[in-house]
Amino acid sequence: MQNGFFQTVYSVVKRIPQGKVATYGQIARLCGNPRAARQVGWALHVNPEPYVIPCHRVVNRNGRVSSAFAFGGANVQKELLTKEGVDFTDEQTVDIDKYLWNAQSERDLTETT
DNA sequence: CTCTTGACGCACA
DNA sequence: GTGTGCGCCAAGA
Repeated sequence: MQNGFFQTVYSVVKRIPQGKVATYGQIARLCGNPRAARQVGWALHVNPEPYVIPCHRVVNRNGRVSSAFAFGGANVQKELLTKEGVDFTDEQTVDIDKYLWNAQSERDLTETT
């Protein structure tokens, strides 16, 4: 893989299980740069492979969705998450406190052996 | 090369 | 809970 920080982000994002959401900070931390939450957003901004990368499962620390969603808009993101079983506490906010993806699950997925 | 902006996070008032 | 400031890293002008 491209020895790039973004590739790591994409890998993590694509491993987010359906019906759950992850935060930029969480992903940033998993990829090794807990301070690079902005780059996580940037990585999804360039979104090289829409729909391949479930960026709609990626929300900010408050569970607030993005207003510049690559798939079409925050509205689409809300629809997708709702279909996956994620409940919204507000028009643009998901119940991240309950649907937040557990990094430990990530280990189970990345656990090749 | 330098300055500004940005799908963020956290601290402080 | 909301508004403002600082930090981190990368890209665009």
